[in-house]
Amino acid sequence: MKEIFLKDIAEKLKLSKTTVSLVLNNRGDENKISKATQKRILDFARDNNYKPNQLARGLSLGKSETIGLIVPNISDIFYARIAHYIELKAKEFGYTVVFSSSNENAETEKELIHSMINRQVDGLVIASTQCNQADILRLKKSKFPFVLVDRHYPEIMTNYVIVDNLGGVKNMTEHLLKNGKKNIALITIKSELDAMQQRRLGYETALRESGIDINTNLIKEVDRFNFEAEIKDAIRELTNDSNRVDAIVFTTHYLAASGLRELKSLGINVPNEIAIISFDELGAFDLVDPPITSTKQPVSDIGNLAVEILVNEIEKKNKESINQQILQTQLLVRKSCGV
Amino acid sequence: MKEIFLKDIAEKLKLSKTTVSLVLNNRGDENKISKATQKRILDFARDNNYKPNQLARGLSLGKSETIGLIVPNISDIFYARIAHYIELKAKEFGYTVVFSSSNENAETEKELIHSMINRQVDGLVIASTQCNQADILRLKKSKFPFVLVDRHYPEIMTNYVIVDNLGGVKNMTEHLLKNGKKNIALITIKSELDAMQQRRLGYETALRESGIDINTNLIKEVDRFNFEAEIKDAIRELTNDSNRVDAIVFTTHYLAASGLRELKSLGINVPNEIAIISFDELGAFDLVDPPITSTKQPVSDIGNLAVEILVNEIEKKNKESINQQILQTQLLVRKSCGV
DNA sequence: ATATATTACTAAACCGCTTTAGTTTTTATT
DNA sequence: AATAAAAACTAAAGCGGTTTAGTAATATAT
Repeated sequence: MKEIFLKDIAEKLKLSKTTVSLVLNNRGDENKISKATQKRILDFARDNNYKPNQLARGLSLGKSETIGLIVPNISDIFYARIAHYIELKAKEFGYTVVFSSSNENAETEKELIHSMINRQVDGLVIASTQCNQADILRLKKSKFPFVLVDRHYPEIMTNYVIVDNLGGVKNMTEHLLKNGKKNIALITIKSELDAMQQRRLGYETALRESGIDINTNLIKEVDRFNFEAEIKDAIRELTNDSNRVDAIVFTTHYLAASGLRELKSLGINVPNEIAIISFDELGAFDLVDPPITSTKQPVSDIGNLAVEILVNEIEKKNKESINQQILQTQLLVRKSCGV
Repeated sequence: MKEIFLKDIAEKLKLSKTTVSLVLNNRGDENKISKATQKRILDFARDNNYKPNQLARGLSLGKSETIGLIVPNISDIFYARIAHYIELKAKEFGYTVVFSSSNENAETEKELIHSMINRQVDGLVIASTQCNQADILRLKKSKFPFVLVDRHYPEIMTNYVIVDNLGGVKNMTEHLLKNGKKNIALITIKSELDAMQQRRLGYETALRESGIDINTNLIKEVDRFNFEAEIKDAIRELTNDSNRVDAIVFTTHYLAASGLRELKSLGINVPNEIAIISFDELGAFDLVDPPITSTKQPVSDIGNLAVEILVNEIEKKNKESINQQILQTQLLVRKSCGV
């Protein structure tokens, strides 16, 4: 059983390619193709397992019913889950998803954007690396449909779906304060990313509103590519006998995991000696010793909304309108901040 | 700056599309295009940021320099990590990866295979759902390049990269025996998947070789879509006072997490009362209380080998040869089996 | 001086599909 | 009977590339 093309169907049935194409695209009625002919075509196509060549179709149509997804790293469970929901939602709308990871590299991200556009994706969902304003701006100017998720550029008016990073971390910090913590540190990623800045701001805001001065010695920014080593140093400094903190806020899950690992190896009891709290979580955070209190992001909402906004834009239901969504996070109180 | 096509370059430079195409595909020299002309074309293309339309190119060439990846679920960290390594390796070879999840649904998998082929992917990497022999067989007959990962069909001669599931679980079970466990249960997924059968066989083999009769009451198979509830029941049965087990082997990470959750809620001490051990792991298994002894799969090797085998097949360096790789796992001894 | 090669290109077909602008045949209208 | 309208199709161009089979102009060999 070899591959069969539109032309083959036309020849076998002694019809034109036009007729066959029309019918197979469900436009037989509006083009007054007789029911009988329609049935012949449909039956023949089904029996011979005809599938149109999507490249040819895309080339001709100028669109591909595909949306591109660019994430920093698909092996990060957070992005993997977003990818999953995006895929499910996209499928509902009849779109296929093509994904790629930028590996936190702006240059790679740029290439991916172009490569995907050249593959005629109809729109893009991008969780951008830090510092790729230029390409996002160019994308916007070109009027290509896209929506940013998780990370956005506040200076550029784009569609986006993000979470309330400031509010989330403020909430976390307040939770610690409520539990009587006085000397709260922050361990975060060194980054220009607005998301990270907002998280830091959330921490600072909570302290300030409680009348606590911000001690920059308690704010540790680690390099995303070398965080394991740098967290060790950070933890050591924060647990100096002279000025030991009683709580640490981690701005992302893998920092919390790494930090806890180090605290344990130093023999420091969590939460009795030091409480910890994490923005975002890993699969088994509830099983960890102690179960880690963490902020849960609405992953499925992020994915669903992103697709809805993008598809709307692609199909130009609402032209020129910009859709920006800031979703709330949820604090899951477990044991790592004391009981 | 609007989009520019091959035709535009040809017109501006007063050359033919042929010449421009040849030069841009690095075939200028072999086609005796003068150096001067080549430079003009290359410069113009660069300055105007020309990028070929990949659909047109793919249609014309009959290939797309793209490989398709089908996994059961991209939000499973195991597949997400495989996807990551596949992407990295594919990039080395100049291929882009298009991924999709079958969500453990054979029908979806079938559609994805066709949809990807219609999008002219040059080859497929598939972590197949259970029970999709028919489509894999058809794929093989069609001589389309593909390689199975993680899951394979022993009855079909295909390329694959899998791990030694039997050996891995046998090893785990022996580890428990060595630690003095007598009454070892197995909690696994109900599935025809060879991978799961092999894991069960690994458990049984270890017991048998130690002269222990297999008690099928100690083997619990849970439904993959309802495992949380079913694991609760399974754990309750296995921890009946009358015949309480002293160890449980879990054949995959999320079963272990779920099982531990239930053991904890029953107030059963792990490992003192019951030891547990897991095939494959979640990000924070070393931080869990107790740290879970688990079998680590060589994820990067799986991804790398799969791509190498596939690209070889696509580029027909070794024609007709079948490449089957069975990789070894590694036991990470932590605390959940006693010290 | 003529035939042959070589150099530096190009016209046009093709990949498989969609779509515009018809055409032909039948039916209805006056 | 002539004309208009409707029904049921189709030829050919086009999407943006690649490639085959050339051509024209110049250089080399005999």
